[in-house]
Amino acid sequence: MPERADAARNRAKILAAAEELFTTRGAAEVTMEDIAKAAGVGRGTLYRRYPDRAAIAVALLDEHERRLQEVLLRGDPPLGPGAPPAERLAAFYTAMVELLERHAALVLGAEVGHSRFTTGAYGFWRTHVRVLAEAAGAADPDVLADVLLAPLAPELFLHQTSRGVPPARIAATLRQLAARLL
Amino acid sequence: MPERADAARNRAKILAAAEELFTTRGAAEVTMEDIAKAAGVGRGTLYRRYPDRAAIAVALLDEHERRLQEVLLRGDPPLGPGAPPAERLAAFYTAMVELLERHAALVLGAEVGHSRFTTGAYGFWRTHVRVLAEAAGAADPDVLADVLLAPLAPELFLHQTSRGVPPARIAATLRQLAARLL
DNA sequence: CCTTAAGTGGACGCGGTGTCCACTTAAGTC
DNA sequence: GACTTAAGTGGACACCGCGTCCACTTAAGG
Repeated sequence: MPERADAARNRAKILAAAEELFTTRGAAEVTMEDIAKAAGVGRGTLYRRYPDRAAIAVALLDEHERRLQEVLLRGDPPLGPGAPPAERLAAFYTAMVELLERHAALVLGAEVGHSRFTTGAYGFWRTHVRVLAEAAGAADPDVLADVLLAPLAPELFLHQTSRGVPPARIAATLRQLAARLL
Repeated sequence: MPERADAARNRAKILAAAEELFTTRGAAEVTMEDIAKAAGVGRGTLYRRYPDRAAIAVALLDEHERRLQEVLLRGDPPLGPGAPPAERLAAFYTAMVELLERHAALVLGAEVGHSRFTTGAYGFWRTHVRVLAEAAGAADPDVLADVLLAPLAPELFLHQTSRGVPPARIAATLRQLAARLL
């Protein structure tokens, strides 16, 4: 059964309104009611599809993340398979910083603290990095994967950029880290 | 003007009750009202000193953190000054993992997401690590300091241990990281 | 049309937050 | 040891956001 026409219309309105609010105000300052009102929709309609803010942010991010995941699995080196692990990790860092830069507010909305690690996306990044660490012969790839992903925490990224650090410098530092560790 | 006797008594009761609640239930599941009731004081009394949960957790952590900070500044090598940067960083990682292990619930209560970076403690750790990075001739010590501290995020630590990873393995991985980077 | 089931939206109850202020009590003064 | 006063106390209160629930609306197939 396909989605009903009015439902599809409202979903589009909700996502558009949420993206607007997230990026202008920051995810923490947006309530469910705000989104409903901005979308011209009742609270019940909002909750029908999205149980909380995180779900909306995840939906907004889905497309962008999926694209990167696709490239990691089947794209050209060094992002995709074929290049040595250290170079693949460096390319991954570069891509992730760019993704953070463009969608930091959304990522922050989707991953409130602890919940960060339980999203499907984190699991994907984690597996990818662990495989790279294994290929490079790391001692404890399982733990190292989490450690390598830690500097990409959205809270940290926002803190650094708000202190005036340009994303390019962050990416450069991470690339050096990749070169030294794998 | 010194603190009044009844005020001091209540402060002790509040801190004791809060520590008990934080460690048994986890910081997220504790409300201000819970703490007030457990301490046998009114809400107003609680808010007089501590505007929110974070302030209480910070007060509880203060002593432990201060002790480590003291050792970093004036203790024996390798934790204190004198040893090469890589070894000092490795020792710092070991000490921090131990601190997390003992007080993870408190740290989590004190540093809810973004607020982590605005506490005085984070600033101290950051300065310490930046100095080590500088001494080791790192390209961008300012950014590297944040990157090196990222794996110590309490949310990550709790996620790893709840997945069954023993703290010793985390510490070991971090020590290797220190050896390779500085 | 008519039916029906998905979709809608706002009223509602709940729980936590932070404030406010009338009362209490510690501690200095004579 | 009564008196004063200012810090300290605690609970009532208003507010806000969350999530649910259900009577109503509307799309879409027969």
